[in-house]
Amino acid sequence: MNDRQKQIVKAAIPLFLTEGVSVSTARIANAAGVSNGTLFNAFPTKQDLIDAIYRSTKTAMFAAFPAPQGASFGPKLLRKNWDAYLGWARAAPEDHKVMHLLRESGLASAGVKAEINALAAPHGQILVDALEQGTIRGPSVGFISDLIFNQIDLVIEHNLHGTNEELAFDMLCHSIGLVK
Amino acid sequence: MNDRQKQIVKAAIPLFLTEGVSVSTARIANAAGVSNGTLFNAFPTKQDLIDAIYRSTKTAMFAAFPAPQGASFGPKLLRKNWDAYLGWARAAPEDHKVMHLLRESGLASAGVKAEINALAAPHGQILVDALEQGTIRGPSVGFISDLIFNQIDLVIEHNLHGTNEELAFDMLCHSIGLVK
DNA sequence: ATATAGTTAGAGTGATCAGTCAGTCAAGAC
DNA sequence: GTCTTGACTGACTGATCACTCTAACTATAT
Repeated sequence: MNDRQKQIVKAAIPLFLTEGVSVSTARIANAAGVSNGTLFNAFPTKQDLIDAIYRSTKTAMFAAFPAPQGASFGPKLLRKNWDAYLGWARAAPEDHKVMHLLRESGLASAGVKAEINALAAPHGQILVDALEQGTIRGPSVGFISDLIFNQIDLVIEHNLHGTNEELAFDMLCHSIGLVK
Repeated sequence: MNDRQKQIVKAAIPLFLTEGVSVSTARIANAAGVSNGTLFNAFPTKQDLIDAIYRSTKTAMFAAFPAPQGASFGPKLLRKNWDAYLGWARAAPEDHKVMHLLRESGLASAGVKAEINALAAPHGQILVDALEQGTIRGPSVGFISDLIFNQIDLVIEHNLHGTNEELAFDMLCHSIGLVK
């Protein structure tokens, strides 16, 4: 992404949140301070812009995680990843919200979703090992992974801090059978 | 809702899922086998139609739950409600999906969301009591309630059955500190 | 058979949309 | 100084949108 594209993406994110999924390209171009034509010079179609927003937020999210190589799963690593995701989502709340909006509204294309899934794979491998070794329990790695993200999203949504956040983390540990 | 309205709502649900959030009223009217004008005779605005779909699915969902009066919380009641929600979602998968789509895409109006929240209140009261009495644990009733629904949604999304579904239920019990 | 009331069909309306394109402009190359 | 390049602009376009309007239709009462 070049500067122009970043500028447009940055302006588009709050618009999607405040104006809804059907915000027009004209409004986005206006908010970014560029002309209609420039928007379509940066992104050939509206779908390309939407996918760029999704890719940009997801990539930033994964960048916040500690490197998955060589680490062994346990309460400490889970906590590290918990803090990483929670920290990113609270530092960039609009990015976090729009990431969910674009996925759950079906606006993000299947292609970009598949592309992003590949980024998640190395982090998932840690869970695969932990589940095989009996460190954690659950019906599948995908289920456990979704469970963890859901729990943290709930902490954000309910704005939990301090002991309440600790409790939510403890509940997650108990859920997946992880002894602290 | 009269028969006409039900007919249009029924036709609209699969369209929202297959064509996306921006499906046109013309397509919906066509799928319902009525004219454009008849759709707007049944629902004055597209928003009214969307809200009717949301209200209809949510109401059907709550109707599936056992009556909340007089029941005391415990693993058996949790399981009853688990089965009720899971059963409804699996019997009416499109209703379940569109309910989430309309909420998370921001298409359902704030008004209808507030209206539906009132339906949830009596069921929530059971959790309020259980949390006060220490039967379950969690940072708040809203958090626990969301947690339960999220867990069941995951069971549906990952298509869990038999022992895997049991495991997911057991994980939920451990999470909220409910002894079986 | 006729009157009345309510409903429906579908062409029509103005607004708005994503996307286009001819022309402008500023900055380097020589 | 002039030429070339490439990004930018914004008016424009055809398509599509939510919604309207009226003539035709249906059902019931008398």
